[in-house]
Amino acid sequence: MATPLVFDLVQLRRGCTQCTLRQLCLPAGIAPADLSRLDEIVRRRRAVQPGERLFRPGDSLESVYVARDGAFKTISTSEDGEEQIMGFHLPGELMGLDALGSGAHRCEAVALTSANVCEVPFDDLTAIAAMLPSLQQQLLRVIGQSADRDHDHMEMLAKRQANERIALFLHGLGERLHHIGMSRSDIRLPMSREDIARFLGLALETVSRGFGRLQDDRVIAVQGRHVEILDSVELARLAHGQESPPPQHRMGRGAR
Amino acid sequence: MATPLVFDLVQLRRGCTQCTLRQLCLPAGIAPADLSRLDEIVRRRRAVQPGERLFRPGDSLESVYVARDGAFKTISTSEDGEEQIMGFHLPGELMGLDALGSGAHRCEAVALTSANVCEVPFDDLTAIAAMLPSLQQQLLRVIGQSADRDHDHMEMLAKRQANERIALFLHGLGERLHHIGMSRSDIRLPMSREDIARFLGLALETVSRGFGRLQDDRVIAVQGRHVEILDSVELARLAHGQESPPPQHRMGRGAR
DNA sequence: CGCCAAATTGACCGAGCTCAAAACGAGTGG
DNA sequence: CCACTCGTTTTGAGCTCGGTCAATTTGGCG
Repeated sequence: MATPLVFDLVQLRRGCTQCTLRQLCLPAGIAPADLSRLDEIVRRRRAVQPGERLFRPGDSLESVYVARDGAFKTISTSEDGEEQIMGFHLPGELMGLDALGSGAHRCEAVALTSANVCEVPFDDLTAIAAMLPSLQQQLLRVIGQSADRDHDHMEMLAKRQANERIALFLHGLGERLHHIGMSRSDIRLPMSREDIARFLGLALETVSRGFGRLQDDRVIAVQGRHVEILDSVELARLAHGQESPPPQHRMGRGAR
Repeated sequence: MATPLVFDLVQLRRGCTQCTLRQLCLPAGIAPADLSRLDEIVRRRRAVQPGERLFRPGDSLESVYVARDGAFKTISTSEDGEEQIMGFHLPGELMGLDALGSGAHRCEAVALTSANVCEVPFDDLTAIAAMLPSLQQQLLRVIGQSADRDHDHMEMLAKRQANERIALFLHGLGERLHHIGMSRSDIRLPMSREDIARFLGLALETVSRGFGRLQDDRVIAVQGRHVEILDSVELARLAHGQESPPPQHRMGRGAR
């Protein structure tokens, strides 16, 4: 099932110029001539194991990271020991920006799967950004997109219904996966139910029940961490607050 | 009670160099010589009325804003009409960064009180930031601090207890006010109970009851929008999850 | 096959939402 | 100074969603 290792190595050696994610990542909108400048400072792409950490709370800001493949979670541990999941990170989405404010990381970034990451020393990045207006602009845009995701997350947490949150999560994840060239409806979840629960601010049992309910309503098909979105339209409706109609008529809805 | 208008005008005409907030705002850490560059692009400080908007959802990113005095709220209206309050903004805290990701604002910024704001054209700001490393650094820091506040907000929303959220809100607000030179314990709330509720993801009645409970426990004294923090230590404890001890012994606690 | 972590399912209960009414406070006009 | 209005805040009573605790079931792996 996995691509042969040789291919990976070839891919990893190639710089941003060849990267399939370059349109989504820092290089987006940067002229090929300038791109080599960025390429020079991107550190050796390295492989990380599931559970491995890119940084921990308190670590000073050295680099920002982007996954080429795989998935990560960022966790913030409050003083009373509660672990809140701040975000899940798919390939092309920057990690490590949580240290911008204070210079030290507030979160830890943990690999959910095996993955390959690019590491960009932050000082070098800002130095080059000052010289390349297009890179400076793109850096701000990427930071802004990260804030937009936090934004969405906050709206989700403030929105009341548990079922809405779950639908929103699945729908959003599907869209993000589609955005990086994967199937939007056939999803292999990289995270546990507990991770999802702590991301959504719910109990893990509630997440499990929510999945079950969506399955009963023929909106999704769940089997462990494999989720198939059967009725994307209905899922989107549920995600945006419209409650599903009373049960007696529901059977025919998804089918025809 | 209000400072004479003449004084305000003098203050407003003076640039960042003279501003009492300069240590907290964009100018922080910038050499006086360079500061004039920033000063040149900061548009005429203008007075805004309560309820006035600095920008609306969909407006393209023209400027970022900082209040010199007064207070603002930023609201995100979801497609189903729910209005979520994303943040409250005190003097020295940048507004308008929500448009960084897409180039268009997602929120609207509404004045809660009469206020004076500085407006900084964003293109000019980035252009100068590219030339002044210290400004670029400070810009990123300010953006990061804004993300940190969102961060705190998310943790608050995911944290379960309503009383915790309310205590955290009051404690945090006190600290932020203290930070800009105001009293940390004698607070005139610029926002309504409903605003607070929509910020905390609660019903407004729950906020009111929470205030009442804190007052019964002699932690705060409430009279409408005037809140006095009587026991800052206890408030901080409540904010960080420790439940208050059983009622029979509580009377003596705050007093001695 | 057995073991252990992850996930599901069930039963119960309480925090907080909803609906409704009353109290309060700031203006406004007589 | 009082009467009246309108918006905000407080208070009350009931109900529901989702958290908690506990028991199974499932799935991955040695």
